[in-house]
Amino acid sequence: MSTINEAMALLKRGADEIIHEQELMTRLERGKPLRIKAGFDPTAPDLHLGHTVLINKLRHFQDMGHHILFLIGDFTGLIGDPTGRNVTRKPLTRDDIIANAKTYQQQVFKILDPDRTEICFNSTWCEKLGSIGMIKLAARSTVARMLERDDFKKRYAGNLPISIHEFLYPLIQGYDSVVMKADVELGGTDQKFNLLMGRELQREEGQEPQVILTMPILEGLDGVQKMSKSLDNYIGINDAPDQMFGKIMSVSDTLMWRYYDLLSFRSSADIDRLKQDVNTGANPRDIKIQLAEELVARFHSKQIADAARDEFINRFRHGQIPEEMPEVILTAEAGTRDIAIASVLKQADLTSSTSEAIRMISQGAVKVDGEKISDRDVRLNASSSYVIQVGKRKFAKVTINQG
RNA sequence: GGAGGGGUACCCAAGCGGCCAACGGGGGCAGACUGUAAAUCUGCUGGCUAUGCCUUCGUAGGUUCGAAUCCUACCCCCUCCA
Repeated sequence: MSTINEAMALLKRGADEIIHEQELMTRLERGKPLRIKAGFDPTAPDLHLGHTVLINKLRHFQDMGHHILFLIGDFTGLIGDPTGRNVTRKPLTRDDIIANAKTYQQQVFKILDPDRTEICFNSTWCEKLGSIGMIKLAARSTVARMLERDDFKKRYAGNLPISIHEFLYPLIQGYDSVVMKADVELGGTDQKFNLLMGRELQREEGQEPQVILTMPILEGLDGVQKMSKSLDNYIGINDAPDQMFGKIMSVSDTLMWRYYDLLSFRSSADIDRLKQDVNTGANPRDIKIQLAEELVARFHSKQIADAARDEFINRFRHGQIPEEMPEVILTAEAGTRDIAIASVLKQADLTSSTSEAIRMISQGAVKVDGEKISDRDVRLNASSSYVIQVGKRKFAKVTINQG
């Protein structure tokens, strides 16, 4: 009994909502492995920490011996989850989907155990539905019911378009649960409506409705908007160690606690202790370093994480230039022996255009071999190498050959 | 099907014949201060072989010495009525 309570405590950690806790408890008590479903879009195989909030929760279930069903929504991908952005998507080819699925696995298995994870594609059963099956499915719900969904409600109220096919998304997601005989489905809080649809359809099919567990949406680096690739406020799980470390260090102190709660594997008691430390005078920066170490170690390794930390401290606290940086070899134009600084910056990809390079120079953001450049007419001589820095973060080692 | 409103830079949004590479805000970038935190202050935010030149205000034409601004056609979005 106490083990059930312990299990519940772990499963509840960080969760936004469980519908219903009692049902989950009942199923856990049966002692049989549960079928845990979570669906993912096939179009964005670049996972970031936002996705891992959910995957970590899957991991909790997996660690307790439950069966993980990792669903790739290749069929629903044709619809695109209704978000209002509503860009018509190019249909993915079979090859695209297979490639994306591979990328998914390579990333997801940094957290989940591949031997105990079943990967499914909903096209397997959805394509068999055909138009008749689709109409029957559509008959299971009503427009009024659909308009209860927050996103639809808002768009309807705001006179924004809602395409008919978007109504199919929740229905198909629910149908997936029927076919998969899911005991529990996980999703972000924004998925609640879709998850509930699974319960309804299962009930109609005479199945015991799945328990749903929603996880909060992780905020991105800006601390306001949700973490997403398109907003470029994400920490990718394939990010290079130094980059990952740095991004974590750049989050605000407030956001750090949010990340601790949702991303760290430390116990709640541990985290409370850290908060206490800060309240009694510890520098939040040092607590943040611990978080960065933990996460970099998870996606790379302990040694790499330690190296990333040392590198970070050297570079930003002691102002040293990084040990490794991109090396670029340029060649002066035929017959010339130097290149204008602005041109070098652009060619070394330190700025996106020479105009931007000139702006950076006039703002005092450019250093060559540690020396600030303030004159845009400076030229760098050939047959020599330079360490060039733009802003705090961008470095390159540039070698110029004679033309 | 009918009537009306609108498409301007990453987003919102002014401008409605020359002073417009285009006000203002957001976002972003850079500098100062720091802990690559927050807050604050300052500057920048189309490109280039760069005190000049080229391209950009839904698309394609036209009028004009000169167009984001006027005209024509087309495309797209929204609202109301049916």
